[in-house]
Amino acid sequence: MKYVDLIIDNDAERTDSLYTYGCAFDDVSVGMRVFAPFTAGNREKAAFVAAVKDEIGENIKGLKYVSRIDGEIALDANTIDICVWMRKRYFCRYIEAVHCFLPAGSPSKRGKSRRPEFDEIPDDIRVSLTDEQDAALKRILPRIDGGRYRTFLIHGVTGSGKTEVYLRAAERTLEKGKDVIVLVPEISLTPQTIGRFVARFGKERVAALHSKLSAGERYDEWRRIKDGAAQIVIGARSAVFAPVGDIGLIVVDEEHEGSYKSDMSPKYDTAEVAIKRAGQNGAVVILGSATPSLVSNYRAGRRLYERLRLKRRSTGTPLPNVSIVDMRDELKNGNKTIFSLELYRAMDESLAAGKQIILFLNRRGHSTFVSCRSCGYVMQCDDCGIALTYHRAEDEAQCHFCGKRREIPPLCPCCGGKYMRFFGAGTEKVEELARELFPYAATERLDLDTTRKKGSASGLLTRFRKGKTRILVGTQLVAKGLDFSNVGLVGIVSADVSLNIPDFRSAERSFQLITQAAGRAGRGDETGRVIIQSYKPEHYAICLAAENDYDAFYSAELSLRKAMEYPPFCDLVQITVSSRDETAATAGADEFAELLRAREGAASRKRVLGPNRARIYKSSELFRRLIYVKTPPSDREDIELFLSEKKRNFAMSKDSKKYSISIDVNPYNCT
DNA sequence: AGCACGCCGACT
DNA sequence: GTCGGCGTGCTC
Repeated sequence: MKYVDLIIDNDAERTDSLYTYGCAFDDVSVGMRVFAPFTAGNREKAAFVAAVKDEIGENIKGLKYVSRIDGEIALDANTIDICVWMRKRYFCRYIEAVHCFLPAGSPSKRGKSRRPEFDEIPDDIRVSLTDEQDAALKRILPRIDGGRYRTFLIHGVTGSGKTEVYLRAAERTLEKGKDVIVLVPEISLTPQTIGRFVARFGKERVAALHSKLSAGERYDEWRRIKDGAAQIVIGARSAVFAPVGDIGLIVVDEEHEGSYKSDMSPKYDTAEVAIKRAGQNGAVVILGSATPSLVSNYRAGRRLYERLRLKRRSTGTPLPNVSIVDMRDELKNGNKTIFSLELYRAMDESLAAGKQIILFLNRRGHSTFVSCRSCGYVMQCDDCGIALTYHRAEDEAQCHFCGKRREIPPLCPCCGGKYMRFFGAGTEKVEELARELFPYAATERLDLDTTRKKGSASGLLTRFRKGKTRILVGTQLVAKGLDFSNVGLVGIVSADVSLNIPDFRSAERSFQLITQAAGRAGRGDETGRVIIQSYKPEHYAICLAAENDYDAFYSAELSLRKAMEYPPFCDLVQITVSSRDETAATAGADEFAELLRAREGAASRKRVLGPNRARIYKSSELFRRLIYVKTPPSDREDIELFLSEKKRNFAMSKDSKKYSISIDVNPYNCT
């Protein structure tokens, strides 16, 4: 007779603990899925074995017995270790972590394979390596050969050929008989990266996991990985949990991207999970970016990662010429449009020279708010309390938080005036103006609104690649990873959008976005041009991005973070208290903050922030209050214990019926 | 989350 | 005298 500790597959906070059962099956092992009677009715529940023991010390009341072992689905001991770690680190339940490792879809009805479509696969161009690429690989390959864990941070300017380094590292890993996971921020926007992997390794060996797959397709891809048919997995953040047998390499491309932080439970950080998995397997992790996150760069500085730099573009083309336009001067000179004279002229010249143009504005829709000119009334979302964005395509106002739509009232609902007008520009307006000024140049728009449909992004990108589209207008989607050689000009219509968000990372994010957008220019053999429009041209994030001076930005931002005790000097733990009942949310948040202040004592003034209303206080009927705790590394273990205990007490208490509490460690959005 | 136990209203 | 309402409490 064996005894097992089980994680019951039950979706409830209150059953989030290990249950000890007797087990008559001697071949039971950690990670297996079993079935066992649970609750008074002894209903069969699926469960996962977290530990196997030969004896149990104390008497366990009403010990029950595992009824059978599942032959189909099983995890392994390493995976269970990660689940236990995730529960502690991200304050999730055991079972939520376990589900990350399991396929979401259902088994195929038609037997082993529905393959997702790949876009056109390019020819495999095996270019010779630059000296910098070669030097980087000389550091990476011995680690792969030796099967010893290490994390590398490749800091390579846009166009420096990071992908070729990934490909060579992957090739070596496969030669060693090990598997590769390649993570990309959003798979539908990185068809070129995927295309290059498929081109080099063949589509039979590559499995693609992403959000646009149907449940069945996802399951089939999962199965192909599990059974060893595919040895390379490419996917968005959840692919870090892919069921590869023997991981040798995990690549995290564009590692600074916010989409690597999950905002749903488990609220995991993809790179952290990757490093955990790699550590278990003696695998190599490569984090790559042209603008490494402050946290990663700091870790590299502390020798936790090994930094590799690629400072030159692999084509040899210099980085683009960048200029900043002070939009306050434009206004003074009587130009009220969203294009400065300099941008207009540059567009004209670019088109005349047969070049293509990318215009970047990180705000979709036509106008950012709808307002009455007589009384100042602004249309707001009834549920979220934020200004509604006008969308000309649908001629309606939309809430960008909850998605609710409203018609534009002909008369002001407040004063009855007839001058409801649209203010502030989004991508729709930029597109409109570009078409008006350059009617002969085909213009298209790439943002969430035009890419929502499956496959519409790839059509758009194909037209741009083939030169049918001359001007591409878009949100941050155009800033990310597009590699088109004929783009002569990138216009950053307003560099201030992301700077004005009240979040400690806004400067970092602005610097990254400007650098990434600028990097789309001049990737062919001619030097490109970038024009940055701003009302705050003296801001360090903007001028250092224009000068392409990452190191100067890094040290300026790092000293601010240090002074304010923000990451990377601490973990920022966000506690959200929410309820449909506003009073309950307030009371619950106050109570939780009080617990934290009592714990921190004198340090609480610096360390505990809030509770404050969330920036979007009311959303989908819920009122949300936020508390932040700045946790230095020395206090990490302690606060984990403290918070998990408080969270458990709360779950067991009656208060959990009145409001809910959720904890996010280092959330990407802190507003 | 389920599911059973438990103590009060309109039905055979 | 009994079916059933969903409040309360537990699950190895």
